[in-house]
Amino acid sequence: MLATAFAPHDHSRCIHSAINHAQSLCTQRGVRLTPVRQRVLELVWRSHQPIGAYELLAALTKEGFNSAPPTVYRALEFLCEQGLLHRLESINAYVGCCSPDKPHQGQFLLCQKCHQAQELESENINDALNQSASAHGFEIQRHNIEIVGTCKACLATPAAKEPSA
Amino acid sequence: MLATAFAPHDHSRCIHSAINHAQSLCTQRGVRLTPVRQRVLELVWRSHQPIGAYELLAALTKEGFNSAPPTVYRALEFLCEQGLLHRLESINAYVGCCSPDKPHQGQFLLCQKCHQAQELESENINDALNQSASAHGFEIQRHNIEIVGTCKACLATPAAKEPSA
DNA sequence: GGATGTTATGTTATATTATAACAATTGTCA
DNA sequence: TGACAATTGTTATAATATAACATAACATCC
Repeated sequence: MLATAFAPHDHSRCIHSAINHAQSLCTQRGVRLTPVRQRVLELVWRSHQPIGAYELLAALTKEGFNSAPPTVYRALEFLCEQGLLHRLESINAYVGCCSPDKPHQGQFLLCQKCHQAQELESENINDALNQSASAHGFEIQRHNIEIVGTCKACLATPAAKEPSA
Repeated sequence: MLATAFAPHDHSRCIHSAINHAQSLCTQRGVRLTPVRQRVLELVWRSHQPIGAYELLAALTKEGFNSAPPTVYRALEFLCEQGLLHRLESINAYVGCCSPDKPHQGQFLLCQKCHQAQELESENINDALNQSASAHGFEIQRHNIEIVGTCKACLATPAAKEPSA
């Protein structure tokens, strides 16, 4: 996955790649990507804008899926456990993971203008975190990095801009 | 403020220092540290464990302050705006800021055992974030870094441990 | 001091986000 | 096919947060 969230791109490829990836990973791991789980994954991948649980719930309802909050939260929990999604803590929303096969922690750029999220996988950030933690004798289990600001595309177009995908 | 959250220390000094600091900053800035605001600040500073809005609300009620959710949320909003508190997004809780006079963003070590939070001010982390952001043409406005794991003191004592302050 | 605008707080109601608890169904596999 | 495990359905409610409007406190100008 390239760093494309903030740039125009053929988003259908993101979706297909994510679903294919998820299917093969789940098969490998012997876990079930059930219809509701797959549909939630597809809905999250509809765009690079993180989406909330209740927005997903509304979409599922519209499609005739049974839908009550636990349905969605269970699917989200499963998908996060499998590393297929990340949860953005500061906005209570979920976004597709760009490289679900390598275990890693969330690092995100969040554009407050187009509301899209770009995942980072920066070794420099990891190194800096590890260094700070070990200086305090602290053992890291996971981390959540959310960087809020304005993306390149939105900086270039001062007027209101629609998300590119 | 030293990196003392995870180590035994005279916590009353943390509290006094925080309140004194807050009073002088508010005076300097021409904003009002009203009784409810100051009391919320003191309550947050009772320990290095981040505290939630409804727990603060219960404490205020017990003390005879008028208390409804907006009371607490307004005080928290004011204190965060003034840089006197930080909000920990992943746990919906608040913790006192260690250096409210220098504007900065939150970087935290969160111990999942003693539930205390240690604020970091790592130039390395800042540099790594800035570097990643600028590589994407992204302009940072704020960030939230939450590193979850086990602190030195809890690593040293495998049995359940009470917070040191 | 009193009129006036501004800031802060009180109060009620409700929106938003998330989970508990238990029942029913589906999948797995001996 | 029976028995167990995993998943989903369903109802209710917990936990977190804000909207909206009323009242009170403070500031300041005349």
